[in-house]
Amino acid sequence: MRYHKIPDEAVRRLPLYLRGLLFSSQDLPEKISSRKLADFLGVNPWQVRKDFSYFGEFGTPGVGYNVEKLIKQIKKILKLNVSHKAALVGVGNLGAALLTYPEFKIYGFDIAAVFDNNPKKIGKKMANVVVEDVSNIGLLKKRDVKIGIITVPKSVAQETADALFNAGVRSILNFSPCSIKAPKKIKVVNIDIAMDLVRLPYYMTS
Amino acid sequence: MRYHKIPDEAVRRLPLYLRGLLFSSQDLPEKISSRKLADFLGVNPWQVRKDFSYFGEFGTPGVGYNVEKLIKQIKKILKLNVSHKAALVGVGNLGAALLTYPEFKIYGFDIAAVFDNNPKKIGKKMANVVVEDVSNIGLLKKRDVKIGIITVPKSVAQETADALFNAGVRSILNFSPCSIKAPKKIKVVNIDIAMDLVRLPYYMTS
DNA sequence: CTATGTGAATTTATTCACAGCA
DNA sequence: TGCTGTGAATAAATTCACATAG
Repeated sequence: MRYHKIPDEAVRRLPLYLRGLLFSSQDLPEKISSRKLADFLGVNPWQVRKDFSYFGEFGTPGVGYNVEKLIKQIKKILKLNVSHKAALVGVGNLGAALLTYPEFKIYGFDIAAVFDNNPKKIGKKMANVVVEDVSNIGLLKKRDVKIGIITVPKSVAQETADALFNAGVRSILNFSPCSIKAPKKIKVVNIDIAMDLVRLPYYMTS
Repeated sequence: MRYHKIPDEAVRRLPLYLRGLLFSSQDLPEKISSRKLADFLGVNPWQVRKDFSYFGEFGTPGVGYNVEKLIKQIKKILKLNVSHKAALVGVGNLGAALLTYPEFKIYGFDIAAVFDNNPKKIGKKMANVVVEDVSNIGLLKKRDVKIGIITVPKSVAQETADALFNAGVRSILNFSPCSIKAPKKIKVVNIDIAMDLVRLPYYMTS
């Protein structure tokens, strides 16, 4: 492997390769070729090989990739070899759904803190976590939570994000339909479900 | 405007511009410059101008863009000048949350049909829609539903998609953590929340 | 003979820089 | 002067093609 700036797009695809490997490993043999993996995921074999090559040489020419080893290597690259605590703010319908979202723990994520501003919800136990008042977000500092999940209305999204940054949170998954301003060292990933739905009609030939 | 193949990325950003315009129109004047709009959205002014230029000439040199007119034009490009019916399959936690997701109707989307395979849910009314048996998906043919939202477990995601295609659905928003195989004329947008969460640790410098 | 890893070629997207209109 | 629209320049990502290893 030579030096290469790693394309963002390759980083975005890496989790998909991991997902494919985890979900296919029961019916697949010990080894897998880039072609088979690519077919399974609906991408091109050379894309798979190129993406892996940014991070190292994981395969054996003439043979393919050792599935178990490849899973370990991708997990290590993505820093999923350790578990991560996340805090979720805003237990509306979407927030509550995410609390029980089963895929998170597969990858080692644990929603260890939940906040809301609704007195009726504060103190209640949801998915085995007691809902705390948003004014206590600052207390996260002592609790080793570096990931924040924002599912609050957009009117309070920025202040929620700011409170999380101040509490030492270093990356954000934002479901509020607005752009969050954050310090450069903070990684923000925005998911706006409506934005994805909205572009479907464009592609439908009438 | 000369002929240009429109970049997919520009189409992906168009809804974001629309969102920004809709949410800012109350405090912004009649006209807006590409710089102000770009600042508000956290992108570059020349990106905004270039993206618009793929679709036409919407602005006035020296002045800027007429906000109201721009909103109308983007809506027309995205085919949001008419409303769209969608069918949602799988009323688990996530599916139920989406049923009441308020952003959908802002853009003219209406979840007009809901399906599940759980007898306890079939016949129940949720968010003003009666849950139907998945075996009735075929009946969508007569009901002018062209958009499908899949929130079923991955084990039945592909068969759900196939049923939707057969019922005349032409685009899919897929929340199941797997890749859906679809005819080329069908547009599939995949959202896997876990995939977005999973890449946060990569960007966190330890 | 098979399948990887990777430079090189190609395609796609972003950014620049400025002509031209209000 | 201010701001758009857009070719041209640059950057980034994808695809190809093949040398090389098992």
